[in-house]
Amino acid sequence: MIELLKSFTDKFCKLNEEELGKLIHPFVTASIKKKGFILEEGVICDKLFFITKGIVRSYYVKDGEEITSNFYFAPTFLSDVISYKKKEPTMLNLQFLEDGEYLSANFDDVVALGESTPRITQLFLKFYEHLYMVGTERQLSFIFDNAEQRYLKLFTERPKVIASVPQQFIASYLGIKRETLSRIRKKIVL
Amino acid sequence: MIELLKSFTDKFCKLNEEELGKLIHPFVTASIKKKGFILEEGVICDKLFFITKGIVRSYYVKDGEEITSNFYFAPTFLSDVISYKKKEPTMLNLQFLEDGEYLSANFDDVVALGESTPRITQLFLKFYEHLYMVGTERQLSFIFDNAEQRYLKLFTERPKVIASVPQQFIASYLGIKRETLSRIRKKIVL
DNA sequence: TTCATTTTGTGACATTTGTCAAACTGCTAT
DNA sequence: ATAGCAGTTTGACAAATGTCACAAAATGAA
Repeated sequence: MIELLKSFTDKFCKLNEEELGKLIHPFVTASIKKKGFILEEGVICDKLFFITKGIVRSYYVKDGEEITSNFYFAPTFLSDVISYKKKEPTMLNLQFLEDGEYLSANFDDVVALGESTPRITQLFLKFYEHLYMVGTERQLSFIFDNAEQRYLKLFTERPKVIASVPQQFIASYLGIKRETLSRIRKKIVL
Repeated sequence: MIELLKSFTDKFCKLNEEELGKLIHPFVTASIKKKGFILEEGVICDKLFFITKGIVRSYYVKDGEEITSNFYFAPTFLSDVISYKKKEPTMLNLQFLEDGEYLSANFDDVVALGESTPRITQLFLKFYEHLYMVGTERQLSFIFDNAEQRYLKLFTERPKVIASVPQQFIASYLGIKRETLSRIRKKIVL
């Protein structure tokens, strides 16, 4: 478990054994079935999750329609930062696409570790930087690229998504209808 | 000048006088004419700017076409975090829309201040959080909303943009052509 | 397996947005 | 004032994507 955490955090900030121990301390483990939720619309998100096994889909519901905002593959941190920071009910749903396992902690408790362990604040800084960069690149893709180009980009940059996620979810992640994605796929293989 | 910096940083993290003094130390002032650039495509961005007067438009060029990614009103920090972090040439252009003034510092120097002044790291953490949240909300707007709804949202949430930026730039910020924006506006006033 | 359910694909047509060319508007510098 | 220019609007048509209805294929539970 702690190796998994280390393999993830090392990408942002190298923590020594003591720091890792402190970081993992507030977390408790849980396992969850396919289609299970770790966060549902309407509650205020005060948790930080660390996905240790499985794939999570995040989605919003607009006019009865599910709009996938992202896919998260273990190992990774996961939360609704907007709901957590604003203390407002989330509009986000976090659902496992397959049986999985995760750690869960009170977000405040983890942030508070930064007081005595500056490298944990550093870690969060780097992690937010990363979120910001990835988010910016996705934004640009919506402006620069058409649906087909966005699909091809996903194909080359995140092949695991194409391989392991139902097309209907990929379509809404790309901002198009499933029929349109189906036609794009048909066009590409020709 | 330091009051302007304080008014901005206070939104993220309250710094005392000493901390503010340290923060401002690496910066030098500059003034700039309308249409002047503080960053141009192709260079590696190693600067952090603090806009003290004026409006900056950020844009990319794709197939000879300018695609506006955002507008920045004084007072605010501004940089290309992606180019800075990756040490790769930026694709971004930062251009003043009117005569303005700004501070400029070596980004590394400012980050280094965090070593001895943890609240400056805190400030950056909060600032990235903010960037992430704003970015996420814009992403969602591209998925949830059509062009007209995005325009109306901009109208209510950032009226200063509507009031002070040429429509052609607003159009590309919304991800549509100027003609389309013109038609949306016509439709709305009816 | 078999059957029911979920997921994906297809056709016909509607809507939204883009493209191009031209006209219009209003500012700004002489 | 006015000539020139940057910015905006309009019309006609094209291309991309959405909508709806249904068929085909894949998946999963008994």
